[in-house]
Amino acid sequence: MPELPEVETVRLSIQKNLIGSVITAIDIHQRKLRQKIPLNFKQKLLKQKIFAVHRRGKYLLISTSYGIIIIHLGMSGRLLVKDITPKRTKHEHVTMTLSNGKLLSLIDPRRFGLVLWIKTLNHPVLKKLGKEPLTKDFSHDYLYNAAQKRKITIKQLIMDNRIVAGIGNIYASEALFAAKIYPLTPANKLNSKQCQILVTKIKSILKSAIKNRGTTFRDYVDGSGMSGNFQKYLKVYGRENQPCKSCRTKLQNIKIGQRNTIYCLKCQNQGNESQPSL
DNA sequence: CGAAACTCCTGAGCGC
DNA sequence: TGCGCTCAGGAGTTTC
Repeated sequence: MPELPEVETVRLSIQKNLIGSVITAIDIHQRKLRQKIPLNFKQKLLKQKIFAVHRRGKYLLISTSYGIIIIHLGMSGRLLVKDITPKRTKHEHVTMTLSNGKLLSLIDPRRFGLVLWIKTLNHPVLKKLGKEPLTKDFSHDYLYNAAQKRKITIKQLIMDNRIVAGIGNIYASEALFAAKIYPLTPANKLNSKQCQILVTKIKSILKSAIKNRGTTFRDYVDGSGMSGNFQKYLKVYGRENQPCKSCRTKLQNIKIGQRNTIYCLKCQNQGNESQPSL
C-alpha cells in the first residue's frame, strides 16, 4: 500500500524516463477508478510534453506542456515504465506511449487509485491536503495546535491527510512505536514534548523508508518493478503476536477507525504523564 | 462544525 | 480442486 515513501520511490524511479518525452498515444481500458477518468483526458494530453514529476502527499503530479496529470495509487496501484509490449497485462487501466519508446502503465486491481487531468494546481484534491511532512512547515507546534482541537486518537490524526499528507497505516504505526505513544491516546491529550518527539520520528522514519526504497508488504513495487527494502526494518506493522523488538513483550493488535494497529503495550505507555525518552 | 460508520474493489488466504 | 467466506485499506460520502 503506497504511502509517501513508496510514492516518492516511484517518482524517483520514473522521472528520468518521463522528463522530456512527448505523450504519443493514450489507451484507457477502465475509466472507473476512485473517480471516473474524464472523457476529455486523452484529448487534453495527447502530444503534450512532460516537464517534471513532482509529489504531494501520496499524489504524483506529472507536469506537461498543457496541465498536470494527477495519479494516486490507492491500495494496490502500480505505475510502471516499461518497454512497449503487444498485449496488456491484467488490470492495466491506463497506458501512455512515450516518444522515447517507453510505456507508462497504471495497473490497479482494487481500483482505489485516481488518474485525473488538471489545468493548474488549484484543484480541490490538492487544496485539501495538509502539511508536507518532510518540510519545516510540519513542526511540533503545528501538530500540537492541530491536536488541541481534536478528540480523535493520535493515530487517526496523523493519518488524516488534511492535517499532514502522506502518512498511512504502516508509517503511522511505526512512528507511534518509535515515539513511545499509545495509539489510542486522544489527540488533545498529547503534551508538547510528545508532539515534538512524534514529529521528529515521523520525519526520520519517512526519510529512512525513502532511502530503503519503500516497504513491500504485498503489492508494492517501484516504477521499474523493483521491490522495496524497508519491510526489514518494520518494528510493529504486520508483527501481531510477535515479540517487541525492544522489550520482547508480545505485540497487540487493536482496530482504530477500522484499521489494524499493532503496538507494544509496555513500550507505548497508556498514561498521559509518561515521559517517553529519545 | 466534528466524529463515526459506511462505501468502493479484487486477490489472497483460509476451512472444508 | 474449488467453493464460499473474510480481510486488507485510502479517502470520499453519509449520517448523526
